Amino acid sequence: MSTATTLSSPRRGDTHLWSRTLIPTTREAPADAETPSHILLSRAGFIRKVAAGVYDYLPLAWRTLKKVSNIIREEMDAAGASELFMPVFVPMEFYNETKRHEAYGPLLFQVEDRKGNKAALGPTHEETITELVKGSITSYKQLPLNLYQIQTKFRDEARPRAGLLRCREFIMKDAYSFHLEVEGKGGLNEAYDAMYRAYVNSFKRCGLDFTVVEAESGPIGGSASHEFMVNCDSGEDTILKCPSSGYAANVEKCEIGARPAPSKGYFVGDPSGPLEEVHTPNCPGIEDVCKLLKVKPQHMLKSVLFKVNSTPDQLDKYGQEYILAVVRGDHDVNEGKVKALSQCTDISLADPAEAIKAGFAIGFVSPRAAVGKKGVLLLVDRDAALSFDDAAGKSKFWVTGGDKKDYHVKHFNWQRDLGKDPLGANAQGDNKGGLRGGDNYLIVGDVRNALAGDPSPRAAGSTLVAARGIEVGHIFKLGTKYSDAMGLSVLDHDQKKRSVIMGCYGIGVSRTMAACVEMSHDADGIIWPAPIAPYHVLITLMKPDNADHMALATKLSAELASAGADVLIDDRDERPGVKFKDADLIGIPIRLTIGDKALAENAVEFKARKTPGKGELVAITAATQRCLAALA
RNA sequence: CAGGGUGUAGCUCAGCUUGGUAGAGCGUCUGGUUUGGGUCCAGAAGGCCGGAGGUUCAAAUCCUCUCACCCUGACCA
Repeated sequence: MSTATTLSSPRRGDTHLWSRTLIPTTREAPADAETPSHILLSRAGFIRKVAAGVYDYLPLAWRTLKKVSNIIREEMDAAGASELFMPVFVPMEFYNETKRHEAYGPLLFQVEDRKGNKAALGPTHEETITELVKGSITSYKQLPLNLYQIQTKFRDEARPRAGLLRCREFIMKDAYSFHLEVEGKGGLNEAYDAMYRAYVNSFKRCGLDFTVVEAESGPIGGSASHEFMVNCDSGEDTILKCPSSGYAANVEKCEIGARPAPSKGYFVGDPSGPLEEVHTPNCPGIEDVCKLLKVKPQHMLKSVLFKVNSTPDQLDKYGQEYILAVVRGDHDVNEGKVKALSQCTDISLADPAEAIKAGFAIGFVSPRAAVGKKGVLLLVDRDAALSFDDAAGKSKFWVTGGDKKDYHVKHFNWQRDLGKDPLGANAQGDNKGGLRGGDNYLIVGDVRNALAGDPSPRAAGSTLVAARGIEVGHIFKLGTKYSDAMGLSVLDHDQKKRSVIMGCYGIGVSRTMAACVEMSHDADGIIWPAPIAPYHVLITLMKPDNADHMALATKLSAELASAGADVLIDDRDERPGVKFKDADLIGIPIRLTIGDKALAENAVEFKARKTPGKGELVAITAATQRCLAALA
């Protein structure tokens, strides 16, 4: 032992008896559990549902959550951030300036005190921290600053699902940084990059297989944004990657590389036949129409109507305006790209009833619906704006809406049915459209989500591949959105008042635990990576009432604990089968089995959870070292 | 929010159509048996049938209303 003075002693591992803690494993999962993490965390006695999207974290789960949290803490602190702890309780007045209670809408849990004052249960803490910093720093010399907390968050999700993956109450690490400048030393970019590295380190240390992708910054606003996705086929998010350049993006953000323009030009080509109206009752979706008409979705034109959200002034001047986005039937409209192309940042899907009133036969809208309507912008995706199919060498056959209920049309042709020269049609008096009084009524561009097989936007000749992921981290450059709204400013060196520039950085701690299970399990149970396993070693006693066996277990656990390993001793009076099944279920990385068979050879059985098959005999004297080597 | 579905024992479910006061398996407890991959046998405890109202001599079952939960979609720092 070293005699050197240290400020804190090295961590000693925990040793717990299974019979003296709470690990209620079950043979069957609750009926509402469907995803692997939900099923396994429930069956293995980690979580128990209290209400929709609200869970107890039992001792095993809490141990894992603390380990995840501590890894994050170490990396955050190493990256120059300081931990604090803010209340769950957020007075509604805090949203007066940012109006985020409106943006969040029903997602915000609200409470009222006995005096009738309203408050929210914090879904995130930009307002709280901005208030705090506003009242605590008085000079630019106190910047940059990076503060974080690990705490429970509340969001009244419309539909909580998949156990811990989408909860109404969950544990999150949220960090906020404050800067005078974007660039340079002490600037936002520096902190953003440091957080990026801290996140990569944290998730690596947790043993996760993950991808960092470019992301939409979403309603929180701001410029750059990256998401950290655990790679997992059951993930809710679709990501696209370019194998040669390393570019990766969320499908909501992913750009599509350059593609050759059609040889004859957009919209140019003869009709595939006379326009034919077909009765298509009870066909609300593309798939239904395709089935009925026996056509493939890629021969359909899908028209999606967006409403432009205007200020009262604009409404007064231009009336209610719409954007009609047209993509191929097998493609999905990308709202972000619609916003970019139309240069309208505040749009939303049109309300069907309202749209029908405005003359759009929702469900049966074709591009023709935009023609001749004032205040309607037609956006056509490149893949939809064709009349001649270069690949097939013939006219493009299109089916689209009939612009009246229960009707579609076959052999739609852009030039014939929309106007002689759709691109130049805004020159024609009767086709006048466009937004804000302009006359640019039609734009061809990227309007759809990228797909696997699309050209990479970063490497010519490469194509994108798709994968699924679970978002566990998200970093944003916020800019001055909150500081402007709430008046957080400092005087700079030149005594000029400057809005403080902010960044925010989140990690879903409880979701990370669940994502890890999604990523790492087999038919028998969870397989924890050692750094976040609730215990490192499980000592399974075949005969817990044999004093010699228990003494050996105690000796081994003491050795392991003094080396920093956490040990769980299964001392239950259960049959071996039950113990082994439970061991596999809870997924402790190493199992040491103490039983007569091995003891006859002065050995114990060593088995790594991730290695299939039977374990190996290891001499008692070598057992501790064998475990520590396997955990390293 | 729209559409669909489910609430009966700690868990998984049957019973409901055709009303007669509640069942199975797993788990729990007792006793025995067994002892290296969810033993076997015997016994026991455990339910205001989500809640409220109604119909009826009688309601888990039929009717009305409500609440909760789940699924698909919409939505989602």
